[in-house]
Amino acid sequence: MLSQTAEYALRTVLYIAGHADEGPARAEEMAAALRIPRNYLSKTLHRLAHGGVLTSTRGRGGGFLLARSPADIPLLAVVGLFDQIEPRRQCLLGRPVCSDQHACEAHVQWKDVSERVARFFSETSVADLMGPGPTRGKVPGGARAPVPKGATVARRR
Amino acid sequence: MLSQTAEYALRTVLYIAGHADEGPARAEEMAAALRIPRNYLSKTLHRLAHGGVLTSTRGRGGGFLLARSPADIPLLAVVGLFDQIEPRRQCLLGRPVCSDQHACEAHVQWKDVSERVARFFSETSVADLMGPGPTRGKVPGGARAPVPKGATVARRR
DNA sequence: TTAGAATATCATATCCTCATGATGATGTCA
DNA sequence: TGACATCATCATGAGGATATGATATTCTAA
Repeated sequence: MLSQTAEYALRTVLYIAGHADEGPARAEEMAAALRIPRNYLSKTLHRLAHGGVLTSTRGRGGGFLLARSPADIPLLAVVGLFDQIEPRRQCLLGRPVCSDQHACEAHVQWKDVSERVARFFSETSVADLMGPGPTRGKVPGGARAPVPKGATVARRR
Repeated sequence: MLSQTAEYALRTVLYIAGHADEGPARAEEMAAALRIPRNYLSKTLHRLAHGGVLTSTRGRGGGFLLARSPADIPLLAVVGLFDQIEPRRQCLLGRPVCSDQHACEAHVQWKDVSERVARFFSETSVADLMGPGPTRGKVPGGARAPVPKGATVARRR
């Protein structure tokens, strides 16, 4: 259902969300904790930062933080950076025309199913997936380590 | 949603079903009609024959036929030979344990969605996808070209 | 028995995903 | 200023999905 990379990304975002009260999460630390190859994760993290999901900070005390509160990050924002979730083809068969025209009952049902999948990813937020950890649900921004200065927010080149 | 190969397989099966009254469908003919690479399709067809979806006949007058009536072939029988449809992971994150234990509402929803997808593929048949073609729905076995003798039904090696 | 029709299979080639190792760039802190 | 921590990036490669071309095999029909 999800590519390896997208799953990595989701697990990583969950990790960062769950450890937000400890300040920025380091790539090294997450790679070890989540059993994800170090350098591969690095690239995935970078893509998440570019995509506006994370902010990154270099140097001592640096690492990755969520760019928004977990409740404001739909799963699609994470997964969509790696996999194509939106149903590009309404028709199961990739036929260009077909679809709902000749009233094919099966197509209607397929449309329903595929829309449900898409809706799940766009309506479920990161907060919805967070287990009973130290920080749960929204992060009120109170008792957290301060964000270092040069934080990168969806930098553009 | 579906791999290229699985989509080819589905379109091919649909083609064979729609042309059942013309006798066995030849690989060459289908490759041209469906714009699928000839030899690649050949392998896909072979896999479908091994999987019990098609029967193949060599030599003059040979080609491919459905092994059963279209209504008796769920889409899963076709697609499942190429893609993994059944939700191997109940947990979206690939966590081994997690899942429904700590009552995570999102997981319940995900389970619902993924089961719907699986159900669609197992409950929808090839006949359900057939358009208004020459042969529609079940093939009553009446006015058809006779099946040549040495037809291969899910040959095993 | 032989020619031809058609599938079956083999040997490659290309591209993408996933992965690894090494190095560069940039920030903090003493 | 210099040491160090940390992210950013490059070069490379294994493996699978997709694809192509050539050849082998098997069957029918005359």
